[in-house]
Amino acid sequence: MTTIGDVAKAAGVSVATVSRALRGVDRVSPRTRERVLAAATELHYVASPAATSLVSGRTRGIGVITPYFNRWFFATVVTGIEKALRDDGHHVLLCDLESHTFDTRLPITQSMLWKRVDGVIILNVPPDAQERDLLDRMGLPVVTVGNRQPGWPSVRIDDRAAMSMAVEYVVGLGHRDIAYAGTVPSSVSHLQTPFDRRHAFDEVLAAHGIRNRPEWTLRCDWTADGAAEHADRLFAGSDRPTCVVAASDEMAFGVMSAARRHGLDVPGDVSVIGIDDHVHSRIHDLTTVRQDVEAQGRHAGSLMLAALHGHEVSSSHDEVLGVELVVRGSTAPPKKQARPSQTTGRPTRTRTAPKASASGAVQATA
Amino acid sequence: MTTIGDVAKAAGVSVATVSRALRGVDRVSPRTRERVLAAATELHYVASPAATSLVSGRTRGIGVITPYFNRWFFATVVTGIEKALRDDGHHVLLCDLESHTFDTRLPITQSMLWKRVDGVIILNVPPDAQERDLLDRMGLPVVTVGNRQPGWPSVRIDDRAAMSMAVEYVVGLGHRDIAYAGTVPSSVSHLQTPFDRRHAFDEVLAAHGIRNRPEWTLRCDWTADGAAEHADRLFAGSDRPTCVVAASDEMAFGVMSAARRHGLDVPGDVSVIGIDDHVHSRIHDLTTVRQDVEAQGRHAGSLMLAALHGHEVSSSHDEVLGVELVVRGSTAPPKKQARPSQTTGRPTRTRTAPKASASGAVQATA
DNA sequence: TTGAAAGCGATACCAC
DNA sequence: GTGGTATCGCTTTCAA
Repeated sequence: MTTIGDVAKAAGVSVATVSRALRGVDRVSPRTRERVLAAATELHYVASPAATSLVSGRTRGIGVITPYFNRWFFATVVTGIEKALRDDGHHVLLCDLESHTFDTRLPITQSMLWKRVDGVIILNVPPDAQERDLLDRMGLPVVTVGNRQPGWPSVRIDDRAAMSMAVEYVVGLGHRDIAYAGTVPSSVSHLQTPFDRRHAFDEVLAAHGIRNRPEWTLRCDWTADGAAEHADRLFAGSDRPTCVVAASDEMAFGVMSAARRHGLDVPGDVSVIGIDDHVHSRIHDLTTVRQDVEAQGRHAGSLMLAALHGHEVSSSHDEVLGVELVVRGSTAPPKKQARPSQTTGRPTRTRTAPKASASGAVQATA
Repeated sequence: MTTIGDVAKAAGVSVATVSRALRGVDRVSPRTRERVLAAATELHYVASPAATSLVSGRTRGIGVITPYFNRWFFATVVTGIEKALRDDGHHVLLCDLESHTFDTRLPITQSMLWKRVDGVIILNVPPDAQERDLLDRMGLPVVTVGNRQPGWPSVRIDDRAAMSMAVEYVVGLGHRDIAYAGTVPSSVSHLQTPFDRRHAFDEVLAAHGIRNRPEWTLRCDWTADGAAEHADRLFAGSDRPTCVVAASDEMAFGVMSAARRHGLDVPGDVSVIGIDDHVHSRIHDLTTVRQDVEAQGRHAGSLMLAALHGHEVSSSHDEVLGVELVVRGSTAPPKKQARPSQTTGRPTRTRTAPKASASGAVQATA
């Protein structure tokens, strides 16, 4: 383990000079710098992060808190975050909340994060009061992805707009008997995405005077398997919808699978639409509302870096990325009693919603 | 930021005593300890990792190097690693190699890892000479997952056995016209999993005297989309296989999708089998060879912790987890010229291969 | 432009 | 059982 002292000795200068020369900043004569650089390279010198951190107070680490990071959405966000951070020499400390209740969560994040990171990025999960308190006490910059939290900047899509886009599309195709997959999990309250998407679904149905049948709500857990199971029961009955709107593509996959198992043709007998544009959506030929997940991660990372570099990031900064409808083969007008409204046949291949937004205000994309 | 000094002052003792009391070890009178604990709690004291690390030389961080973190397999392994580490107060530093060539890889891992972690877990990607050199110089314990590297302990499945199991099964069903999805990517040589699986495929075919047709090898990139694309071309021709063996479930999904697009029934017209038991395999009703991916992560994490705690971990330690055949609906005997050999009809629901293994030797599961 | 020295916050050795 | 203090490796005044 070569230290700064070794380099100083080898270059015939003081440790102070080595420190200055290596960090580029500060005035050091070119000749000296060169000698120091050569010695450092020669000795494979890399400054000890612990020592640097001790004196500077910065760790170059960013904590990323996620529920389930082995789910495609979260893993992809993390990928984006990591890319953005790495270019600036920062790295990601992973903190997976999977299977941890709110009770056991606090000590974990506390010991994990305390003085270990320069900032925290929180994906989708809303912190409780104690956690907010902890984060505030640490005085760390926080960025949230996927949901809006008062006091912290955020990066996300407009979930209501996304869902509206999906529902409007199938309604436009003539569907009136529409089921919904993906309720708000009761265990974790205040999860905005499930709530907002459901809300938008209800609203669009109401706006069109379409009956919203509670027995057609698949109260599943946002997994493909869960959705398949619930859709299985739905399709087993004789009273079936002509269309299922899934709050996520993974659930849509499950629904399509169940439909197939019941001998139902998609989209002949039942249309299916999702939200996400999951990496597998193309092979499923699933019509969906695309969001750029990795971009959300990248933006969150950049935002964090900006805050770290002292660029003031408003706590009301709310970056809303655009979404677009991607029409594939899983949707079609309903077979019987088709009464197409505004949209006839298939629209153009994709419809784009306004992208990105300014700071400080949600950009409506509905 | 309350320091150990603040706690000492509050408790009316010296910093040395606080340090001892808080870490439990060492002799401290119960009364004193109590006072210190109270003061620490009161002040929300948590020891600075940087300072601790500086003197102890340990960071409680483990670097995890992965290609493509947003792929299900790798994210799931990392989940397992994280769980194992967290219980011991360690955390994961993520290093995603996606889209980085060997050229740009070295500096990344160097700056990322140097003195920042107590150990490194490498998933599937073989380090090049320079990286090995770096790792050796750092003197860090290393554990590999998914492939065997000389000098480092590993956790993995027996890829050849897994593939053999898959191929033997479809051959047993009577298939003789068998295609293969998933070649060795030319850009990253020495990737054992692709190589081993392919090798086993060839071997089983040869052992049964089955013709191995090069034009039926889908040279795809281990993604569902890639496999779908290649399978598309395969199914477009008139000379079609009765079965496709995919080296991963995700590729199998792509193949099934392509088959469906060509109006081919699975398994009526073509059987498909994969390896992994991906989280979506159930909804695809895919027959596959299951591996416990998260367990591999957990075992790797435990192995690392053992090494960190000074329990000697042999560098020849090679932990091979068992796999099992999971028969679902994507496989059936070929329609025409079916000449079933040893296996008739469907076997029991699953066939289990011997699980786990002792240290120091590969356990054959073929 | 360069060097000496004072911390940063904890641990551990050595007295008491 | 408890308290000083040297020490870890680096950054950063302050002088020279």
